[in-house]
Amino acid sequence: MAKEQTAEKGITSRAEDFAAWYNDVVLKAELADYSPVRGCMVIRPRGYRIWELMQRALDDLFKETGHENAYFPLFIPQSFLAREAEHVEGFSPQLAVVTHGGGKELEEPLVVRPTSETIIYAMLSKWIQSYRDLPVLLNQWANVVRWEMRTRLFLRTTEFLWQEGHTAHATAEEAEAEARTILGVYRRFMEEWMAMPVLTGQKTDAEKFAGAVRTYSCEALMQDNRALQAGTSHFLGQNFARAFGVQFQTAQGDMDYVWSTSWGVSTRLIGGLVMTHGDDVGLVCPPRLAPLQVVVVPIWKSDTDSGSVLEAARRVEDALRAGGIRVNVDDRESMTPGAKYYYWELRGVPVRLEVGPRDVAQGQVVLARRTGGKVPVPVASVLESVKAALEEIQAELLRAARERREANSLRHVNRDQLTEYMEAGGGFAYGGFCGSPECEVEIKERTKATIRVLPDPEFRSDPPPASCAWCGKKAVTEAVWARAY
RNA sequence: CGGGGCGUGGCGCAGGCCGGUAGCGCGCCUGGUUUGGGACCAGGAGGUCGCCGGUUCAAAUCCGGCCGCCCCGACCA
Repeated sequence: MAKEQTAEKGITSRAEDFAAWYNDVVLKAELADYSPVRGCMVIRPRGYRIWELMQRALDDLFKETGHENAYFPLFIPQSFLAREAEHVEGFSPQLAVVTHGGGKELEEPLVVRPTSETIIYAMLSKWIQSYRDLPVLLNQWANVVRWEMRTRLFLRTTEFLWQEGHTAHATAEEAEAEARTILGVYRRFMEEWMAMPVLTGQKTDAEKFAGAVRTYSCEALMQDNRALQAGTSHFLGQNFARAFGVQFQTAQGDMDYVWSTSWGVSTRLIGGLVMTHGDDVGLVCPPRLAPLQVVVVPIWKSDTDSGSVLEAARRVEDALRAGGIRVNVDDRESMTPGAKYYYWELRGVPVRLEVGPRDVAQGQVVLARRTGGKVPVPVASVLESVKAALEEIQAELLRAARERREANSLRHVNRDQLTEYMEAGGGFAYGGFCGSPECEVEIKERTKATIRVLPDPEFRSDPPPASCAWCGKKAVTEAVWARAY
């Protein structure tokens, strides 16, 4: 509680205590707050706006790839979960169960969805008869509940918001392709909108989704060198189809079970955004997801100035807004310009425009970037200047994050290096893996690092590692280890 | 569940050992002067000291019990 603060009005520095820094940023930038219910959070307007912008971008990408939104119920009959053996085993400890309704005990308890595979496949079994009904490409935006032991704002809360895609296909190849397509969509969103670079690859059996044949993942590296699983896409094979009897008649007239996928990203991404770009001043929001992209701060020395300055600020605001920029004039009179700078920097606004009497006289405004640097720009071309600055900031954030990740990656690790690297604070450690669960478990116990992914080809090392980083036997694949959130 | 920390105006904290009826900074409200990197002056509002019980003439303070929150670990998007 009594955490040393960098300044009276400031936040804990990252170097001093990263977890405290994260909480400070989330709370003080007003993204979220703790709720009266343990483990649950309130997403405040500033945080929810980021989520809305994420939703819009992702939803467009899903639609472009042929998906449709639908909505399935929050409550799922308890027996549904039990139908898929691994699935029930994986989720049972995390379920919230409703036993009473309308003042009476229910005949069958209802679980609050931890994910919706079961109820969706129960419905698909009704809707799908023929190969002509396939593929089914669904997505839903929803809340889910998982009773976590330990929670953290955005990163892990009892209830969270996400999207879950569920698709059914006639062939394994098509379902596999779907799972990979979505992984690419996620990666594109994370890099192009969030400016958060990710490694993609496959999860080991120990790390995969309960009920999946294969799980693919996007993994990002946070500033404290811990990995964040940012999005997952699962090839479910026929596991759920068999459990729920989702059969279709093929063109040849045979009966077969559908091949399916599921995939999701959640409000956890907001936590990833904070921990990828934030600094000791506060939030740094990538322009494409910034609730407010530009704040205009008027500066005046006398009443005679204030009229013309405010008028100039309004004209700039109008011009930018007409150009599609999310902008506001901070015309509060009770706060000095300097105080407003700190206020908006904490909240992550990428660009600030300062407008004072001198600027008005010279037909200019001062453009200050959240990432550093101030330059005067002509009012006449302010929209172009702002657009260019926002694009540059967006690109710069991605580049900086990618550089940081590479600077905190180590290739071709052996046993000692892996151990030392994780003890020294870690990052992504690439090395050979023999594929044995024994090595995987032992590494986790000794180093607290888990295999984040078996990386996709473009992330693999050249030359490929020949032997297992741990046991030294022949490597069957390359793996990337990290301590994770 | 184990380990650590903490509950006192909205926020951050002091007071607690040595019981005597609550204070500081920030914020907030009113008025005025201000405004190119966290303004200043004056006045003002705001607290069942986490909860329950005990000791005492008297409890924020001492004793017992309980509750909650945060951080670290076991579980996980």
